[in-house]
Amino acid sequence: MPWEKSFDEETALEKAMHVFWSKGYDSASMAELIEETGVNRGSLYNAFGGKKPLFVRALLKYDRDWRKATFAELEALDDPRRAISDFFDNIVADTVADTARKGCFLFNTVLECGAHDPEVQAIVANGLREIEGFFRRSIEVGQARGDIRDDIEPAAKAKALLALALAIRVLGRGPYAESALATIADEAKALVT
Amino acid sequence: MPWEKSFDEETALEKAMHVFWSKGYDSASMAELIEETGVNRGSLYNAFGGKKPLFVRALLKYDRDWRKATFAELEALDDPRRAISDFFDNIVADTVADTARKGCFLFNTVLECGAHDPEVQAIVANGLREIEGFFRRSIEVGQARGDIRDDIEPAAKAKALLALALAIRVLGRGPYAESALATIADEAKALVT
DNA sequence: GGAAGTTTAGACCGAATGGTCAATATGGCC
DNA sequence: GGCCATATTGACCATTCGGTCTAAACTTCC
Repeated sequence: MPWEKSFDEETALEKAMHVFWSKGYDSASMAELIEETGVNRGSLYNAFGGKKPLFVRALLKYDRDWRKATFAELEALDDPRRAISDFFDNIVADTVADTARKGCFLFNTVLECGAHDPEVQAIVANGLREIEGFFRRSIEVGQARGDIRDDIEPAAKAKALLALALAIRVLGRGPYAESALATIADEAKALVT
Repeated sequence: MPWEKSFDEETALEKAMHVFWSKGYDSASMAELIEETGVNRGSLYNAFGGKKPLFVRALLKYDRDWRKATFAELEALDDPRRAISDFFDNIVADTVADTARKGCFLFNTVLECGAHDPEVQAIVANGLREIEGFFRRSIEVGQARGDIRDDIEPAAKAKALLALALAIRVLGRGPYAESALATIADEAKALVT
């Protein structure tokens, strides 16, 4: 009796994700979301419920996709120091390639929805925790293998690395050029030796 | 023949600054600016010209006030390592004391007005350059006095310190608690030894 | 006291905001 | 083919947005 949707929900969500990603929650208008996804107003509301639920789903999708794409490859290296080093090379490369200066959706959201919305904040907090976890695990494994000095505290250094990664992404949206970002990345790599 | 204003422009600007600071440019509405400053709509437009000029003046005021308040004291210490250390202690203390989670107006603006407005971007770029300059000068003086190791590159470390300061402020708006921020601050201090 | 020149007050404006809804089209099931 | 449940459509809604403008209030100079 029902009727199959005429648009692909996942495709629409991806389009919406890019809009929120580049403009942020507030500045992204429903009109733009509608135009960009190509989905009719009513259908969008019917499928997602409204602006906020759509944003949440877009953020979740970004979080999931990005983490999968980023970490799967790095952990597969099975070389912790190299993984951390590559992570920062990638982040600089991504930032430079990002001519639209969208930055990282997750990091952008930390700032825009600071203490704004608990649900969004929980997603962001979890994402950050995962990134930090990747650094910490990498350091611990590296230490166990003798690749990384034993006198550094994994949890603390992981936080510093996360902080530098965030800064690279944020400053990349602003006035910092590639060389400056690469310098920060080098400093990050130098933290784990 | 003229008539002196019934409100103090500088006081109004300060109130407006706090509104923009906590809400950002887009989310701060003229209605709120009017209510908060206590200045009538027409008078506000007459005195400042509109939302954007008001924002620019508010940002300039923040930049000037904050830099003066922060660096005058630190440079007066005449102890570069201590100055850097105090800088990070202060930034953590400020962030923790900032129950409204406003963060740093300058850093917030990096993200919100990423490549948005050239005029705003120029102000932010200049502010960041000044902070970086403070770090670089401190390191150089510290090295000249033998307080800081000679094998570190002042310009590069200055960028890393700026990055960590930014991250502390940004993460402080989000889910990071005092202890995590203090950890990052400690890592920053450890960069210059 | 009157004229001149500014500030103030707030009603008003068109545009854009997020969201709703009744009418219509579409498909599967009997 | 008829019925039902859902999807689609775009007109429509109240609200809010930044900004304008005219009329009244006011101080100062003559």
